[in-house]
Amino acid sequence: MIQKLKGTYDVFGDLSIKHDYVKKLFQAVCESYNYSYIETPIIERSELFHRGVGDTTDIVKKETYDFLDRGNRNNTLRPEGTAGIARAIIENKLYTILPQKLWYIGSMYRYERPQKGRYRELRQMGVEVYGSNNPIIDAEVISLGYNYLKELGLKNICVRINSIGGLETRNKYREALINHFKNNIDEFCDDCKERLNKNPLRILDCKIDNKNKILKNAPSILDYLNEEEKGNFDKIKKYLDILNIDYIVDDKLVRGLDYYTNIVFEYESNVKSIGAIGGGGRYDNLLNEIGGPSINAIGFALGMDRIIDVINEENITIPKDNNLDIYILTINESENEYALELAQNLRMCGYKVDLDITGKTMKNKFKESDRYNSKYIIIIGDEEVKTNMLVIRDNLTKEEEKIDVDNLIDYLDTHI
RNA sequence: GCGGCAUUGGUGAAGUGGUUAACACGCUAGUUUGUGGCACUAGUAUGCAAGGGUUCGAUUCCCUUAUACCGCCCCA
Repeated sequence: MIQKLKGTYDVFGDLSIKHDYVKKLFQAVCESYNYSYIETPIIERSELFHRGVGDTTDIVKKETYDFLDRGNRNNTLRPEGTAGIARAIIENKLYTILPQKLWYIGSMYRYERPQKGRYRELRQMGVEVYGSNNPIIDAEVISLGYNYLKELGLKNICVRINSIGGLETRNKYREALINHFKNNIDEFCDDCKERLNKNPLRILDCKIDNKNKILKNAPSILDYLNEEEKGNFDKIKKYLDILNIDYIVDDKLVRGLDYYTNIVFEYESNVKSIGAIGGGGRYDNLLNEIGGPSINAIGFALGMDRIIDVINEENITIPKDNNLDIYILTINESENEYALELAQNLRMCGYKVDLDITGKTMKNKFKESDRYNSKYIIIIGDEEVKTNMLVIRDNLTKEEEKIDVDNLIDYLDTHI
């Protein structure tokens, strides 16, 4: 048997209802904030990701799906959404009209060891805003994601925010961190020893050493922000207060890649095994890094798979409106043509209609109508065909009425 | 990439080195060929992830592979 690839899964049944709901609600929320939809290719030139995300981490080389195409070009399946959109902004010169408020949804690919909530093909949705450094936009972006998660019904969503300043600030802070840790680095785990010179910010969210006093007393990046950076951060916090966003400042929050500047944030559920379900920040240098003009940018991405996990974990009910309006069943095969035509007409009128096409017993035809949760059942036998009087049954009350086929639409319009 | 643990039907699962792999749900059919969802009856894995090995004999033991999950790494 041919099996699915490691870290991928099929979406059908209940899961597809959830996926559909999660996507549609995200679209609705984004539209209510006046964001437009953007879709970029899943496959891009490798340089886009290998350059755009920076090289202090080796994740990109290790964990992307890279391959040569038939023309010997290096291609990569996108591991995230931001770089492709940034490329599209530059290539299509979308920056001539600013700001651009965009949302996206799609599959990303990462060559990782799968676990729960962690797949090789993962689905993400997110937003990107180009061309504004106004803290109001920062607050808007954060609140969009927050409100979406709230509206989904997730309980106890919390936003952790931090500001990691600009390049200059971060270099100063980096030095301060190295100085702070270097005399006691022996107390830390082997990974942290590695990190000390490579990426000392990463020590801050080490899982092994997170109870270490030296780590707890580490200098805070917030003390290294310059006046402007500090002012911006304060404004963002103020706006978040106005917007009633439940956030906490976490000066140990550092995002994985080094293209972030100033505000960074993460959305967190209170389901322990799942934790962070998305995150983002500002990346004012990204466009420039991949060969475009210097344009401010901010965005976030949410992991759809993890959102679904939280929905399952917290038993959140998905309002589903995929029930059938009418199920038409025939008693004899000779009525099928009549039923077919009726179904067609009702569908043209906008009703969700299905009909029995099997030669099953009456019992099974009824069962099938139940499986689809049909609101009404229309029963057609030879008598109905002759007289054009249909039996319509309310599947909730089980009451039946005989009505003329010409009055059917009127009947349905008033009842559904 | 490393370590651990697991894999029995459509689903939830019980079970054993030895003739027919329990039970439940579901599904199919009948009692009931113009009205079901209840009830009763019957059917429903030629096979226990795949391949190989040990054995008189393996679903049960061993190896390899695949996949899931947990931890590490990492988390754009």
